[in-house]
Amino acid sequence: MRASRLMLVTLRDVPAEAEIASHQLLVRGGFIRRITSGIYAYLPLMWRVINKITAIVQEEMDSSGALQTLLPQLHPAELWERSGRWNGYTAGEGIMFHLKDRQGREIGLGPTHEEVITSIASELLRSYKQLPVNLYQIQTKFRDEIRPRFGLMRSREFIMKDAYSFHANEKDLKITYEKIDSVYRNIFSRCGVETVAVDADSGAIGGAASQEFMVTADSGEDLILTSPDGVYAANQEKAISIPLPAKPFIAKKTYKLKTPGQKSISQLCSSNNLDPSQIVKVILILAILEDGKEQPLLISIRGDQEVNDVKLTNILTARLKKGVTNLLPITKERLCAQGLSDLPFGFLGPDLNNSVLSGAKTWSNSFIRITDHTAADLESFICGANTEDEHLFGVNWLSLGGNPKGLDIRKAKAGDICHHDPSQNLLERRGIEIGHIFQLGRKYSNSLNASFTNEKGIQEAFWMGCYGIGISRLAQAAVEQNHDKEGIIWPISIAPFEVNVVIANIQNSQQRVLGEKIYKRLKSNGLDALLDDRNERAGVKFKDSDLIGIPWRVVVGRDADSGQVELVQRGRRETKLLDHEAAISQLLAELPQRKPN
RNA sequence: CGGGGCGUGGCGCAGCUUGGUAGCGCGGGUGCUUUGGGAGCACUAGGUCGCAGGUUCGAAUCCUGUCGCCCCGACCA
Repeated sequence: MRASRLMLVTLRDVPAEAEIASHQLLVRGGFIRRITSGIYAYLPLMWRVINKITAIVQEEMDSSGALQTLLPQLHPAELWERSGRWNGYTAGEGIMFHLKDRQGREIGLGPTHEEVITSIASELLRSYKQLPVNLYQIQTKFRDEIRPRFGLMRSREFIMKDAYSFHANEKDLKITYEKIDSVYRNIFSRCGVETVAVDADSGAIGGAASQEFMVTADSGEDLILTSPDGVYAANQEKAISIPLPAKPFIAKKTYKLKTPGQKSISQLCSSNNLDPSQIVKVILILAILEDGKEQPLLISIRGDQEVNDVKLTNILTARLKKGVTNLLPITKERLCAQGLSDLPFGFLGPDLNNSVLSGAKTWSNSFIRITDHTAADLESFICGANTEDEHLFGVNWLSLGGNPKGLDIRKAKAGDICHHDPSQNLLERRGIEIGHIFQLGRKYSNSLNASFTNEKGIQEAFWMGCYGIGISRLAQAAVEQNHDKEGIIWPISIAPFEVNVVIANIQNSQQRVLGEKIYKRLKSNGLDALLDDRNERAGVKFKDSDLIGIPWRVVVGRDADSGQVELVQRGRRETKLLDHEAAISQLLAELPQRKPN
């Protein structure tokens, strides 16, 4: 490809819309353009990158025995109603774009494809003899994100590889799950990104085991916790740990103290010389359940800890046997709207009486009380007295009405003690989720009635797995992990071009002739070469080359008359002057060769 | 959804407080010079100041509404 024909438009200024380095560089380098919030055009350079990633993914998936397919993007509501996800995905903060066709039928734009694939599988797969099957596709997904951001990182339209496997039993599912785990490691390492595999919550998709693949980067949206030895790694939503011990609070008896205006843990601590771990804080939350019920929760947790709402949601779902749509803070305004009187927020205790809820218009009249281990394990502590400006000191659970059962609803955090080795403390890192694998089990096959006939002639629901990779997100994550002040440094395997042959001065015929010759030789040997034949000053071409991040550069310049060129490696910023034949041989030796193009 | 900010040539921004008929840098075009790290000079094209109302002799500027975009947050009261 010739740069003069590439529609290469690079920007000198940082576009105002872009916050993080990878987003800025992709826009400046002419890789992407925003069309509207969270929706981007992939320009020709970007499309080359996407295609290279896609090719790697296809090769690896194909060699694992998976079958490529292409599923529709328009999904009938009926299918999603059968799986029970239509309401959750469309109502309220629902993430699915949806519309009505001219007959008034409801249609959703696919955010994920479990429903469609399961319905197809149930029609085509009838016998255990056909199993296992793993189907995958690479195509655009639509999600109406609450807040799209960071370019392709969280966009509303994005390219994803998703795979769904079908099995006759759980053991077979685990085999494929493990296989895909290693396929993913190959894919990410071939794409030149460093990833960490972490235990994850299975979230809205549902199911049992699940693992996320994170590209480590400071700008990542996810917090991951790892042990120093690397044995343990988990998303914060899922991470478990042993909290640091509480500082004992010793008091001969319980007493009430005036604590005027000390509404927060930190105010209470500084005014009374306390440690946050000596306090039980009480948080009131309103859980909105999938059937529309509104259930107030009273959460007790140690003052130095925070509530993990994913863990909380999971516990509630298990206890109530129904999904939780949303968790909202209980505020003065919400109490008021229920016709209830205000509560002494900041001074609440775990024994807050249910009577404060009586007469609520739509809420349930009693709290579900959930106590974290950290609070339940305290022998003697401080908590609110349920009266404005008063706290109780030296209380114990017995005097508050009995020992609660401790549950794990806390966020693990850096510094906590590792379960597998108490001598190690958890570390915090940020990550960008680019892959997620799940053992779905029979959730969808049951709800969608997808079954096969087993060896005994009995109908049985499929065991399913699903496996995703954010292709467009991966492309940007690679930039986030591989760049410097000058621009992008693409990993060679996914770079839009492998080599950029820069003719320093296009007016100089010797340079021009030599540049063309090198370019043709590289191309005929199967290398992916770009020829910068633009009538620009050399500096412009060098800057652009650095910005768009082509890993190798051959500069045909002032030594062209003696047949010498410079060979530059973008990442290392290494330059050496050598004969052009030597440069060509070195490139051919360094780069994997494909068929000539 | 809550809070904050911003919409002015293709891009980045100033002007708005204190109303008087729109400007800077980059980019584009032409010419001359230059030619190895985003060149210099000259000329030039390009904007109903997001949109709709209102106030005023007069609105980018003030008021109202509306649309769009960006950032932070969306359990620790």
